[in-house]
Amino acid sequence: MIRVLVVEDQALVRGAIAALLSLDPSIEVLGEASDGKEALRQLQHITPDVVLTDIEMPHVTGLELAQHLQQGGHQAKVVIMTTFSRAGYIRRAMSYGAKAFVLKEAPSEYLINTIKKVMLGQKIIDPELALSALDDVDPLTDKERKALRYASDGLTTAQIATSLYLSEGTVRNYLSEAISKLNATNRVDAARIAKQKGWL
Amino acid sequence: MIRVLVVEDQALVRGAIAALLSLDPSIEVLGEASDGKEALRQLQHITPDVVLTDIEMPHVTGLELAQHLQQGGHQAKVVIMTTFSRAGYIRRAMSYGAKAFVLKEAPSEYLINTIKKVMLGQKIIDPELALSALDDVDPLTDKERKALRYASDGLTTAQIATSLYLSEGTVRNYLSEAISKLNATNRVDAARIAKQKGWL
DNA sequence: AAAACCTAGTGACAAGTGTCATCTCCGCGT
DNA sequence: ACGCGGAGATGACACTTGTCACTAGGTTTT
Repeated sequence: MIRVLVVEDQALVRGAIAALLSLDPSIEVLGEASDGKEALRQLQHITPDVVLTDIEMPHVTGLELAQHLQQGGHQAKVVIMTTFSRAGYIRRAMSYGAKAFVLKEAPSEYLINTIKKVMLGQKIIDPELALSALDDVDPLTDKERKALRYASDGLTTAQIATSLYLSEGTVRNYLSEAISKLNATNRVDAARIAKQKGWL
Repeated sequence: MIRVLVVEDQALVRGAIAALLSLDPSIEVLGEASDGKEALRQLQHITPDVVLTDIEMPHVTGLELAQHLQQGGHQAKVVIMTTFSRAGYIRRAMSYGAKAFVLKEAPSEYLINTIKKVMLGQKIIDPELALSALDDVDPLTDKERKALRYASDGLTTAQIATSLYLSEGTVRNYLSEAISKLNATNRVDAARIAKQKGWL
């Protein structure tokens, strides 16, 4: 019996995935959590074989959850679920010891198969992803990323400077660098590109 | 037996929801479609009691699907599923004859209950939503909306002007109007606000 | 037919943004 | 001690964006 913890913020989707998994006789859903923080809390009391988690969640993301489990030497195998447009996360996910990366665009049987194969010790990456992950390394520095994130919310240079405790000129330099690295035409374009690659 | 067609672009989520629904003995999943276009094709051959659809999908969205069904005099009851952040769509959904509006943030039992109540002739709107939908009417004109959409992709004023066959000055006037109507500080901020309200 | 509107455009100005060369510190290695 | 490189800042300049008042040609209203 494979014991699974399902971590996903949208309750409807979470419940549906739990239902899907429990249709398989060899899988048992041990629990559900609405974000990484809640998952960590539950993991103090239960010991699932597999932690199946989404990436984009409030408070603690799926990547941070994977990182915590790796650092804590937890034995549960982590399977990451996400959308194709956020495929850029795959590299970080793998470095945090995730065992599999499944697209939400993939058919549902694929998820079940993946969980079973992971239990056999295999690492599974959706083939569509394996390709796109090989090129494309995140070129942004931490400061550039932060500035870009604020810019994509519509903050002005001055507001970003205040938020980051930097001078206005420095922020403009960072954004200029980011725009040039991403081959964008302006900050908005740059933010769009970075978001799409999963670098924001 | 309530016969349901599930429409949702992410295959994993679609399969999971189908699994969830089929766990209930009074519900039968007649088919699955990956977008509105595919759903319309299937509806030529099958006659479900309920069409359960997501909103944001490629090609034909859930709202457009609802509109088509209403215009074609189709008897299937439409239940819309979406995330809280896109709650602004509720008004348009209702005007297209949708019978219910369910949040993906709601617990999964809620979806089942809603489908059953809709079959009894009730209209169901998630209470959290009913409130937020009452105020807030979309103040944007069609041109303003289009210009803002391009702006949020990082296009420059000149590029937007070319795309819309307008002069640069006119585009700037439209964007300026939109910014002021939405109490935003710039085009990016305006786009963010409009997106959050479901007006983009 | 005059008045009221709507869509589009213009011109001018202020403010914000993008680029680049250059400067100052400060920590680091040898 | 010396040079090197990174982080942050500065100033200058061109270009883009936001605002506003005003114009010109069409439709509707009345």
